[in-house]
Amino acid sequence: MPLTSYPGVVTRQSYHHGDLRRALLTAAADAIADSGVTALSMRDLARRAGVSHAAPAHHFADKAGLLTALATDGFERLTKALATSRLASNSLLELGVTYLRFALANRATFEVMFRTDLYHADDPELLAARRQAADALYAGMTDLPDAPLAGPSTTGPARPAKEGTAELVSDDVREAGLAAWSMVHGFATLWLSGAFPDSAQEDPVQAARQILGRVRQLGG
Amino acid sequence: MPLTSYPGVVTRQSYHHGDLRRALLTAAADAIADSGVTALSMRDLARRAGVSHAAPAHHFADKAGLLTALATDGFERLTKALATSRLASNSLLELGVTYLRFALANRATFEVMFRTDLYHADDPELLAARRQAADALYAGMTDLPDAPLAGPSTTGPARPAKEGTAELVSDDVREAGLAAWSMVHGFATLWLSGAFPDSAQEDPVQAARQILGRVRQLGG
DNA sequence: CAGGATAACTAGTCAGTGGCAAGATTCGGG
DNA sequence: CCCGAATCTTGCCACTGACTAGTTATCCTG
Repeated sequence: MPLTSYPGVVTRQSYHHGDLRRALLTAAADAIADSGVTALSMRDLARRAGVSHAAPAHHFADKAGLLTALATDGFERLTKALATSRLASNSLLELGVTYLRFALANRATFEVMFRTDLYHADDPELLAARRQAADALYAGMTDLPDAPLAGPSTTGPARPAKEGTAELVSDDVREAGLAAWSMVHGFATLWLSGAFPDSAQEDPVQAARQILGRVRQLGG
Repeated sequence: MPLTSYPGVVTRQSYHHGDLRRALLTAAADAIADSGVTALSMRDLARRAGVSHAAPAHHFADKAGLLTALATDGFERLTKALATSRLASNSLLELGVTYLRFALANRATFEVMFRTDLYHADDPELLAARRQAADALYAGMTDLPDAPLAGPSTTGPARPAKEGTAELVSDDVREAGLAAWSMVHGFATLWLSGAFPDSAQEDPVQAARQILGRVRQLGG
């Protein structure tokens, strides 16, 4: 019986796993969520998936490669969430709330996304995904009610798009966006790390809404 | 010749190192700064210090123990820096700048400080140091020019000090502090991780000053 | 000024990990 | 149908963190 079982894992019947790549990614997110990235082990992920310890190497070049894929997937999902939020509310404050919600709901992935020493930071797919997330973030500013350059969202690929992401927005709006991004990102990070004295009691989304409202041009 | 040399390390003459604990901590900070925490190796630190691979165990229980000490030292130095800043400028905005300057100047230590999965988060010394840093942060708010409860800094040990740190300040000032802390922490984190599109060009302190000025009750 | 307790360090060992190589099994396009 | 390619397995190696036992220096007490 070469196919050893693992608690909580359905013993695989066929020689091929079927969707090992996805299984490893979700297993990694789970493992990180309750044990931290430091304790993450490739071999443990393989055991959870019910495959041999060398199987993951065929889907990810190395450990950093797996985390690169995890981070890339995270940026892509964040982009989608931000785009959805922008369509729904047209508010930069709500965009920040969406950002926080994503961080809270995807704790493990979020932590990996912003720890560049964990993955291959020069991976083209990752860079593209991160770029898109930043674009989705800055794109929300052009639609701000009080944004000077507010206009229809031109997110088509025909856009020139030089190196700096958002050259269409004014410096003022850009600065407000930087402020909001920094604030909500810091809040999420500090909250997740338990740095706030009484983080267990309050509602994070509520608190984030309050402090985001203190950013000029976001207040309402 | 049992005492093997190491590039950049003065070969030790006596059997005892003298100040191995400090040497390991500084070596750790250096190693993390240019290779990341993930690549940090106890044995490598021992080699850098010119001692055997088991020597560090006498000063730190385990790897997490060393990082606990590093984080504790970081919180203590941050506390000192914040206190100094408060005496100098009496401005919450400048307090934030000091926070950022500390993060930039102590990149490796700063990263460790807010990654609780890396060290023993329940260590009493660490908790005390972190608490003091939070106190130093919130203490600055009581001295704010426009703070409702501004008064002489009562940092004596005679203070009751329940679990929540700063019960003396009003909710409004407390919220402004939370906003500023989140913002400057997020800015530092994003900057250090290279998340900003053009982080290499601009001056981080200058940018931080601008966005901190957008927090209501902090602006000029 | 002993001399025993103690702190600091060394050497050896072990399980676990990441990564590599070579072989086995299955799938899929000609 | 069959051969190439993708997937997975077994085996191996260097390295790491942690543990144990033994060695050397220091300190402190009588």
